[in-house]
Amino acid sequence: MWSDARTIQHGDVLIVWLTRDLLQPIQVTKGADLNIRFGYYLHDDLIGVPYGSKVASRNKKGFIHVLRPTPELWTQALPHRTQILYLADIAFVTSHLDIRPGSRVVEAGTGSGSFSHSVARTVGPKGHLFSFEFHHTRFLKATDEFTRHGLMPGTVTLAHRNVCKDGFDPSLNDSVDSVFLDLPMPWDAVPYAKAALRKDRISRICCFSPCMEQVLRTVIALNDAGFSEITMYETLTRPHEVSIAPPPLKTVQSAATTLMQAERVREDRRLRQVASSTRAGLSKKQDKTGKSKDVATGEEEDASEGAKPHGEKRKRGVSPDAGAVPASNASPAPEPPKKARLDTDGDDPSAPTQTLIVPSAPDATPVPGALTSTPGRNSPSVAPIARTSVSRAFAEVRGHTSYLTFACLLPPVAAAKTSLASTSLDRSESTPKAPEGVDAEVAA
Amino acid sequence: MASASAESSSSRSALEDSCISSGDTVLLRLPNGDVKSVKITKDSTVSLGKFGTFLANELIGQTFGVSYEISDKTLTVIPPRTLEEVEETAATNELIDDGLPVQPVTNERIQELKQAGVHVSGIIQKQIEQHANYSLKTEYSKDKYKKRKEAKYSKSFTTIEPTLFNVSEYWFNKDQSRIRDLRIDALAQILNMANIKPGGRYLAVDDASGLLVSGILSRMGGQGRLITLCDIESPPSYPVMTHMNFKTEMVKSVLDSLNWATAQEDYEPVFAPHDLPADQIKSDKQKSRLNKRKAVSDALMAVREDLFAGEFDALLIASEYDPNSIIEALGKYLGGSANVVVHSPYVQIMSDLQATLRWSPEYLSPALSEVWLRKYQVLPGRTHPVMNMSGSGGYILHTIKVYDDPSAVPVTSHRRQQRLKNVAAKSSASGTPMDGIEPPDESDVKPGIVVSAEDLDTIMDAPSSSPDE
RNA sequence: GGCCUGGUAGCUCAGUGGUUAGAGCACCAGUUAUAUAUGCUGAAGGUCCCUGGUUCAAACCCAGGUCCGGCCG
Repeated sequence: MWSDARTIQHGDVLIVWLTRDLLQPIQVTKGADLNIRFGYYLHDDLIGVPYGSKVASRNKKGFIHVLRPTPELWTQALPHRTQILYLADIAFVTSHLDIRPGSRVVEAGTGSGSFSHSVARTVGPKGHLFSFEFHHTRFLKATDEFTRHGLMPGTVTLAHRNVCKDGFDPSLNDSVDSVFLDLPMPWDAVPYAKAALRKDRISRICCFSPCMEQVLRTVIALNDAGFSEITMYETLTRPHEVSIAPPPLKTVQSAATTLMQAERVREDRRLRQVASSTRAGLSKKQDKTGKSKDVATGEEEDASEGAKPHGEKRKRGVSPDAGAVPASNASPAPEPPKKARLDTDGDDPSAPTQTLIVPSAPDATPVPGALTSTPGRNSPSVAPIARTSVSRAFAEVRGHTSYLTFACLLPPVAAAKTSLASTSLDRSESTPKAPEGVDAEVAA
Repeated sequence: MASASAESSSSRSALEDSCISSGDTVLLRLPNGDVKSVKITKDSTVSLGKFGTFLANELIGQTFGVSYEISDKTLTVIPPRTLEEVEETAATNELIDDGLPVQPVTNERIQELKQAGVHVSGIIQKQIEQHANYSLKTEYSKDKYKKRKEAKYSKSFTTIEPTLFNVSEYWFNKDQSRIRDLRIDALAQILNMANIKPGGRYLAVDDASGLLVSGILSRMGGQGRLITLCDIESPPSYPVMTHMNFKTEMVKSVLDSLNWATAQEDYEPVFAPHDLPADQIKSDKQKSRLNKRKAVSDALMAVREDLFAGEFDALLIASEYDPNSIIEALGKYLGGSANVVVHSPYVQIMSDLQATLRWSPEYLSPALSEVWLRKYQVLPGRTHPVMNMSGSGGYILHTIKVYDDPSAVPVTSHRRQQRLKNVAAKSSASGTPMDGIEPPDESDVKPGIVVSAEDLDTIMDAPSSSPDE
């Protein structure tokens, strides 16, 4: 299954990592090229490169990472022919079914092969996966894919078969360790699954269904077929977003300060405007052209002290406050605006000096961006990396997971060592009758 | 398509039979739902407290998952519990009050019945018969009542197969903190993310009582290499492994441990064990002791060599130590495209780690996630969630070791480039502040400043504090 | 000619770990005036280009068309 060599060879399948959300599988072919948003690459240039390398584009614009395929990467990169299973479900099913090296596993249907690849990896060469797909085109595509990935012949056997109608291959009977059913009507396949499962020890089944109604029907079918320990789970992973410079909680005191200073700034400006307007009014009487001159002066004042910092406040990026302040020194009321700005910045958490996180690429420092989500807040012009980082679950969790219904099949009691078998013999039959519960024993 | 049987693969599973052997540590589920761990040794007696006592030999050779009833120290196999359809009735709890004496069978009387050898079911039946309100209960409620009584008086248990899932669940319920909140769904994801498979080479740091190591070993099938790092002088005990009942030779062939000192490349043993001249060895006893010491030392050196040879396929961490310090110490032994998976119960630690690693050119796209699990009670007509275990299973960080190419230049999206070009073109054309066009970023492009297209990349990557401020 | 991105609010946009139902601007309303220039507060604004197909009864699905753009020859 895929290459174990340190370097990339002709014919290898590899995963080209473009972005977190964009992974592209390619089969390395001499003479072929890869022309994508992130640059231009010749397959020939990849041959001999160690897996895991960052490779720069031939035109020096962009780069890619060439990764060794794993089932987990494959799940993210594979071409979808159907809806697929993702890591959380795959991992949970694998562990609950106790799939491990050497296991013989049955899967239906194959779908896009996301689960198949993961199981094939886990059972290894000593185990085996029997996969069944009833859709002919998908069966052919999966056959091609598994073959190219070195799973067939070998670890995987793929059959074109409707297991709900025709069951699994009879030659599998009593031989597999676990069964996984990803079918719209798994209950139809449950009796066949029971036939395939080995009876000399505990064996397990999982049915994967998006709807509760399916689950309830499946549970009844499993119970009727003699499965026990029926449990049901739902699992998923919540990706977290990490911010380096978290928005702090503002205090009401800072709000009060800001408001008071804003008021003062406003009043100062008003007085200046009044004065300016008065002058304008005077000069207007004297000279028509004088008016425009004075108005222009008023504009300058605004731009130099008031408008710019306030306008900045809404914009992302770095505040040019430092530049603005000296300019405003020349204007009649320099102090208040400056103070207001500094105080507002005062409760910014980026200021603390203790620094644990040292970016290895300082010129890529992205900290201001972390603050862009808080309009009205200004980022410091020098952006030290804050001491703390915070994480938050993404609000949106990808997809609704399905319900995972599990059950165990125990060896028929007759096969186990018993010292008293009178009540147990029923269990060796395929269809258990009413349970041997309290009622039955009370009647006795 | 050829039938499955046409394949050359063996038609038998390679998995061992799951039978209980003498020496195994076996988990038993008791009637009240508790799980008890017992050591099964030939000819010994196992006590389950009020649930009874039995001879260990009764269990040896038995397959896992079977339920037994205890009577007179011997075991009787009982069939597994199946689900019962319950009939809907019109009953409600409208007329049922709590706190009134409705069930007259006293504890003394129950003890008498027990002494007289009456079967559990008989005792329960008696309680039901004399229960004043029993007939008022709904069928669901009656069912639950009987189950509760059974859990109290029944002398029975079920053996639990030591799968990773079951052992993990046992430990999680027993003491979540000793396994550092490493719940089974998290562990399962970690093992998959790390791409554990037979024949692989893995590094692990396990301060989770060996649960992580148990998981890795269970996925290696006795092939490959696992080196664990610990902070003690003696080999780590990893108590969880006891419940997995691994075969000793399998573990020996795969697993070795170093501590943080012996894993240092410049480590020198304080006492070199083999520098004692032969003529100074006085007794056979001393000689054998020295030989043993040399063997241990040689083994240690071999493990060190193996570690230093590098090219490991994955590094797994569930540790109380700073994960970043571990990655710094061991990262150099990872091969390209190796997986690094870290688990921690503390999201703060993980977000700090992510915040650090994301700037490292050696580690690709560190992703932090939280595991989420919900279990349902499945009973006909009574299916509902029983547990919602979000947050309690810890957090996982996954990243991939990569080889950097410092010459690589990131490509910005062409749309952004285009935008910048447009801005630059306009500003250079007019030479005035751009009316109606907002500059993309104050630090990027100043109004009225002519910016050449080549400079744009530089501007974009420049630190936020432009020199002209 | 080939390969590959993008298309969402009136406008402009959302970056190879920097949140694509989220914004900014414009617009509108409220508020602030000795004052049509400022500020503050808020509201409104969405066929996520079109068409078709497909997945289990959960899309990180697919194809064709269209426009914009990038790269290779």
